[in-house]
Amino acid sequence: MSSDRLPRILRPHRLSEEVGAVLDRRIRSGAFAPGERLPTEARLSEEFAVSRTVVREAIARLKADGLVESRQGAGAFVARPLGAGVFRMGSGLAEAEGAHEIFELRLIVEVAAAERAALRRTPEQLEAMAAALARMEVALTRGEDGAMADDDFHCAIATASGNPLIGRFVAFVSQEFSASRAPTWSAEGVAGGLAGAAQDEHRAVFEAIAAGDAELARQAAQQHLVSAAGRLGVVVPTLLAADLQHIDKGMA
Amino acid sequence: MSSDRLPRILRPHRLSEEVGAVLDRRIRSGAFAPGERLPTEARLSEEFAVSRTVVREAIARLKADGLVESRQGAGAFVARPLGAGVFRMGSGLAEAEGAHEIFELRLIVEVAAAERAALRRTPEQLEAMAAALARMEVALTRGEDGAMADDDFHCAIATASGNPLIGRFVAFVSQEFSASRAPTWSAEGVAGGLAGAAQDEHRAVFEAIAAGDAELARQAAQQHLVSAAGRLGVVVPTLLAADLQHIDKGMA
DNA sequence: GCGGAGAAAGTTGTCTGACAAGTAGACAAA
DNA sequence: TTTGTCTACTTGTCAGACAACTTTCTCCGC
Repeated sequence: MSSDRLPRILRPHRLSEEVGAVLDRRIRSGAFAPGERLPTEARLSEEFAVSRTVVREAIARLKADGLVESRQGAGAFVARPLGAGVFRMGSGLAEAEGAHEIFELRLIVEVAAAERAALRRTPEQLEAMAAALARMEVALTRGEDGAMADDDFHCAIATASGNPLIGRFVAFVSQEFSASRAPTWSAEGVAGGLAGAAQDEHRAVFEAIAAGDAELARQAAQQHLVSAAGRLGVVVPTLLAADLQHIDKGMA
Repeated sequence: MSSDRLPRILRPHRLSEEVGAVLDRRIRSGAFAPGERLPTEARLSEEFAVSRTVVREAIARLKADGLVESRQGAGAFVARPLGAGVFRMGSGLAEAEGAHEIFELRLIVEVAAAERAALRRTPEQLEAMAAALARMEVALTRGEDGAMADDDFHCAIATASGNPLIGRFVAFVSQEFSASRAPTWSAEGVAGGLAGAAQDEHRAVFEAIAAGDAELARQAAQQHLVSAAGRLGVVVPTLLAADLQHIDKGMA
């Protein structure tokens, strides 16, 4: 059960979103085959009992997602390579993905990023990491919130991987956890030593990257992310075979 | 103001797309700060000399991308966590990411997927992999196109990772290469032994997963993806430190 | 009968005007 | 100062119209 963010209680009734969600489901479920033509806007507006304006805005979202392509005069068609274009966490439908699944993907990419950062980082990028680390250090001693610096630290590592795509992806994934980082950096988290533990792990990752030791960076990053997940109450399967099968059995 | 005249797109002129692209750029470039209110629809329609309908559709895309949130009666605002919501390859702007960068991300995730699939795959999932492998085998002997079976094989592994998010992400990333898979499975590729080499690598990955050997699966998957990149003329940096720094130097 | 030109119908793209729903700031009253 | 109301403004939705374009069908010449 994913912890919903703040303004999720009130859901402003928006017709175009509802229509868009229905069409999204129909397309992904295969009710409309790839390449097939959608009903006309007039027909859809009739079916949903809304104006064509609403239908058009709904379809505009599907086009933005790469699910639909439209040709003036011909109609709107389900994209041939279905589901192309964008990748979103919530999958659009039910929030099927749990926190531990998002965290595992994050772990995979961030560990790889740390590994590469150890080998490719420029002095400037190392400096950016050090700056974020220092900001967390300050926040820790003053008992302030270092969540943003925490975020920056992770993104700095991803950027230092030398692959801008990895940088963007880490920034994207970590945003899913921007709210979840709070427990570590809350007043209780800092007092209880959670933030201190996280900072120790951060230092280990940083030193490994600074030393250019890819294997050590990999281990330190993995250790940090698994621990971070634990601080959030999320169980992330590690890479160890024995542990993995054990955890899997436990989760199933 | 900023007279960024819309770049002539090859596609049929679509006003809402052009307006959306301009607003997209302005937001990402920071011309509109996160949390800041956008100009009203009436004002934008005046500035771009288009109707409010066009402006609304452009903003609908930005809302779908999570760049903008709108509140009836209040206005449209730049999302506070900027760029949230979706992850797209082309970044929306210029196609900055090169093939080797996309391939590296793909390699990271698919290798991890194979590793996990070796430990978690169910008999049914193993069967799905075997089926895709067999279809490629048939295509190979008959000289037919096995690109789709190739795709299915990779996706089957990702699905067997036990993390649906990984499955979806691999499907997403591999779609970027759906066109690029052609060289391997073209008539020349099959005759020239490219498809045969790929199939040997596929078998190695499959057998490692079937045997439940995570480390072997990891190595086989990495070997396959690096070779596959080579067949497309893409240089993917491997994980070896010496190689990495060498390649980086060569690419820079 | 067959092929091609052209008309006709249908569909998306855009424009215009209007009203409902909701918000924020000003202002008056307690 | 606080509270309630009012007003101007903004987004959401509706309806109708026309332009641009595609597809289909008809009709004509052969």
